[in-house]
Amino acid sequence: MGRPPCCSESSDLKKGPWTPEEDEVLTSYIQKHGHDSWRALPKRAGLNRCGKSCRLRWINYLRPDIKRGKFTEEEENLIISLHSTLGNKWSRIASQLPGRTDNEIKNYWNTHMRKKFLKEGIDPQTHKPVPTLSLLLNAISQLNASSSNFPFRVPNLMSPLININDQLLNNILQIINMTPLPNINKLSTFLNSQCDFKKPDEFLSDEMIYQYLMNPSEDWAKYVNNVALEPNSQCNSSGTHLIGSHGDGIQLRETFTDCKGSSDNIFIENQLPGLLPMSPEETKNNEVINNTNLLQSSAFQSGVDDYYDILMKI
DNA sequence: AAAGGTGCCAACCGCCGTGAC
DNA sequence: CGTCACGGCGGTTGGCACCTT
Repeated sequence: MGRPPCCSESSDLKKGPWTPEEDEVLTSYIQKHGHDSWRALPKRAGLNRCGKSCRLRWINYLRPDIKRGKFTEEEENLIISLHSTLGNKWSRIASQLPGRTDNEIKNYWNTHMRKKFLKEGIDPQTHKPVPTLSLLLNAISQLNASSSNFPFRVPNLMSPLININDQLLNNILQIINMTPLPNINKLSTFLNSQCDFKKPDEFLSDEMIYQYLMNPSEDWAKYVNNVALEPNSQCNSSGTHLIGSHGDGIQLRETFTDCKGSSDNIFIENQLPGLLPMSPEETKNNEVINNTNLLQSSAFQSGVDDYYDILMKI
């Protein structure tokens, strides 16, 4: 047998907000005796609380070294920096900010920072630009303009939302016969492995590649071929310089062409799974419908509307 | 002034790794 | 040596305060 249970044995333990009296009892007990055993503490201190509840109250609210008030700009910057490398490891982030608790930082992130990031078009989880919305809306408007009376649907509406940045957009781009976007991780790995940088420590960051690829008003693939592939290309208005400035050793034209033609095709992961008919009666053998046929599907219109509704709620 | 909506955050829930038994 | 509670952690929620209509 292991240890006896802590809180579950007693269902009449108090829950909910702490009263000032309880705070006082907990504080004075810990100041006198410390908190070597949270499990035993409430009984010894005379509190009708679970040890876990006492621990949380002390760590997040009562301990004397706690820092209150607004986060400073320095703290905010540190949180952003740490979150970009650690992710949602709130306790590890909190360990770098004296007096701040993981709970406080987590709340601050979820209520302030997250919104701030989204407002600036940055994915708060990856800290990378969210390049998709304008392209997606443009794609949807094209769909709305072009579809009517087609008997097919897009299968599994929700699955693309798992990675809305890439997968959903690519599905729609693919359906409307535009070039899908590449898988950024794969592209980054491939380009960096192929590029011949002048300096050994230079590389293309994901941000650089994103910025380079995302130009909603242009056919980006064509843009890549025509502009950025020029060795030593100079600064232009759309961010191309970020790559061009890395020196004339970069052979992006060849690299990109090789990339598209190779068996390890960077586009494959983002391609839409086979499109299915609305019902077995509509086509025999559940054969996969090609994109041109799908575009003529009235049911597809409702799928697009669903996508749009979901998007607007995000 | 009142009702409904939204933001915020303290506290809870439930999972997991560690180590006591 | 296996079991299972403890402590720690990240995710989620309930309810209060404030804002908008």
